[in-house]
Amino acid sequence: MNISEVAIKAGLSVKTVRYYADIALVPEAERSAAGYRTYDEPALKKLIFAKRAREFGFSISECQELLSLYQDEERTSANVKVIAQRRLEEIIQKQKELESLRKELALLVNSCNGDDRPNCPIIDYLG
Amino acid sequence: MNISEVAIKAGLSVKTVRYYADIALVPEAERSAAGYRTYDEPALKKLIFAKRAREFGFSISECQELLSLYQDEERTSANVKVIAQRRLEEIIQKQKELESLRKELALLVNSCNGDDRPNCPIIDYLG
DNA sequence: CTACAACCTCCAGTAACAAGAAGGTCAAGT
DNA sequence: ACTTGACCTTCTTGTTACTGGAGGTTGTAG
Repeated sequence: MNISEVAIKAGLSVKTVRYYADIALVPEAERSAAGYRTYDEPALKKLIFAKRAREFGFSISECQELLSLYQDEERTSANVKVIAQRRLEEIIQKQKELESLRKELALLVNSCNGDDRPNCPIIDYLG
Repeated sequence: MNISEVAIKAGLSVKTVRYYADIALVPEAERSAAGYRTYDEPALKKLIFAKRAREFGFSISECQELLSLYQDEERTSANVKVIAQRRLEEIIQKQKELESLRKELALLVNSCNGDDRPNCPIIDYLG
């Protein structure tokens, strides 16, 4: 597979695929005689893995950890769980923040007339 | 007021106060003979306004819009409401995303033994 | 008079890419 | 043979909203 094919299959852009090798998130691809990157199934799988992990919001360095656990036959599920648990708690924390923001902003928005007069509880609240 | 005093009162860092003037989010402060920034109450109020708006997650450019509406006696509450409504919908959208992530990740975490064996549903899912 | 804190400016770096330019090579179809 | 499009490298710049550091000046307390 060439880079554009693997990019499509992994759901990444060509730029991102190159970038992930540059920062050593995934190993450098093999090269054809002409210097083209060539990918096999295991290389594709690592890209897909990285993509999915990123979608969960894991940082690049967490993805690195997860990828090395993925490839480590001697890994323990405890190690994996710690990372995932940490991310889960971040998500929950973020949800709490957003929920309190949403409530507050919704109150303001609902109490604003949205007409052509200058009087506005949103501005009043912020000022 | 010098910069550190205004920064404390606004709940911002000194760096951030300078930054907000650099990017023209707030007007440049007056200067003392020695070149020190000096702040009066209206300047402080603008910084506080910016701080609160940022806490709601408004971008810098949205804060700019809001600040100019804040200072505009001829504003209409409709203009303000549009911006706030847009932000509210972003928050709700983000909440949906996080909730589906949370559900998915929670399932995986809960089904992971977290022991010393390599078998792991989290890794399986990502790979 | 001498510390030392607080101020100043300017430059660099962060996360995770995206975009584009310059300058070139390679593969496939007509 | 020629054109088109995909690929290559390296470099630079931009994004968001700051934060940190270097190196230099000023204000104040003892």
